[in-house]
Amino acid sequence: MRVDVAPRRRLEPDARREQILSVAVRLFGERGWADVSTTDVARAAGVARGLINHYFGTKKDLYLAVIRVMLTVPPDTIGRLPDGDLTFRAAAIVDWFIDVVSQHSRSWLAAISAGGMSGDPDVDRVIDEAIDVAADSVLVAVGYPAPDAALHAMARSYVGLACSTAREWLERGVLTRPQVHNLLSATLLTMVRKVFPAAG
Amino acid sequence: MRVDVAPRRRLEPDARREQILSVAVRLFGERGWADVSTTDVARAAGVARGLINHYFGTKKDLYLAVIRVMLTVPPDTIGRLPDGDLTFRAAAIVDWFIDVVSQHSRSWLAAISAGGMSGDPDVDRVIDEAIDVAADSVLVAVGYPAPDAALHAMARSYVGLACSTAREWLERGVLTRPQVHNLLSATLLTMVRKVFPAAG
DNA sequence: CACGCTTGTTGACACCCCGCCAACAGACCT
DNA sequence: AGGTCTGTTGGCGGGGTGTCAACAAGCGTG
Repeated sequence: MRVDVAPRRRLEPDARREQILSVAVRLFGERGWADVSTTDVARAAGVARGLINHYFGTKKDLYLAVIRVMLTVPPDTIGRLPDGDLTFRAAAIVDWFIDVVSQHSRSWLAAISAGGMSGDPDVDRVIDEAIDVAADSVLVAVGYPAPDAALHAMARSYVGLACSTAREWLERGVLTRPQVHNLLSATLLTMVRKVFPAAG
Repeated sequence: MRVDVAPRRRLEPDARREQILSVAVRLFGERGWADVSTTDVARAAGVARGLINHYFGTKKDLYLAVIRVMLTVPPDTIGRLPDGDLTFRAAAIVDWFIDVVSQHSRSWLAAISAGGMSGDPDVDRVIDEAIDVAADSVLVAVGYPAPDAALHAMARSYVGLACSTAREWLERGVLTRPQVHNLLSATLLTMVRKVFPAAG
């Protein structure tokens, strides 16, 4: 008895790389680092395992590419920051963050919590960059387009709050979206009014 | 040429278990889950690898014991919560948290970020319990000894903010302790005054 | 159409790590 | 010393990963 095996097909390198990457994104979004083997990715992609190493190098390199995709925010969702007073702008950026996270919550939260591989320098660097992007957005929204190091660090801390709050909402299901919005808005306003001035 | 090998010594099970555990705590505190093999632990403990499985079962079981140790707060540091008005008590609990984290910062931050294995249900459960302990302490300090689920979740979110802020301070070195204290105090007061009432 | 070349693709080899378990040997008792 | 208990060891089997020479699909050329 022979299993049906798809005939060997040649693809353009870009197409093949993209195909493997999309499969890997799906698998790493469902399970964690340790529970996804390169054999799994290869089988799901209908490809020999060695081909993954050929295109991505190490399994960790593949994972880096995956979380880079997961953490990439679709550019059209940024930039729509309205004018208005501070309270209004803070509410807008909080809404933006909640939208981004909740839209592709599964993969986003999986990636931001390093889905089983935080501690690795390269992985942490990719996550740090994503946090920087979010922190910059927050700072721009509240009127600090060119902050110093301390303010930037505080904005990063705030993103940490936003992430942990989103986890309570999306994974544990114990907060509602209005509650999340209220918490993040109030704390953001406090940071801008009470904490930032003492650190500039 | 023969390498010097220590003679085989028999230890009491508790002593041997403790010895292996302390070695594992050190190694997992320095490096992450993937970078520490049971062979490393065995060699550092001067012991056969099989003995680790005998005492702890799986490598993951050993890791669970390790992070349990890392996240255990020395009991004498709790309970000393002074009376006073809300501002005073909030400052006290923030100081307590900063002390706990900064004292054994390396292992604590390594464990709370799951040093390379978040996503695993058992590991996450241990971390969740540690967050619960910290959240309960915060809630008691600010006068909510028996909160409902939403308030508890918000306190957990706040612990997430505290952790991310501590990381900016201890690992990235870009915030000072007074800045950390100011940020955590102000946001905690805001949560108690503005966010908690809307969710009770 | 036949042939050869480029290069995407494969399969197997070597290595490491992990869980398991039967055999070994230190410590203690008689 | 001999015997027993049990802490301890070393090797086996299974699985995952990186590497690399060999294979073959698609295309150009005579």
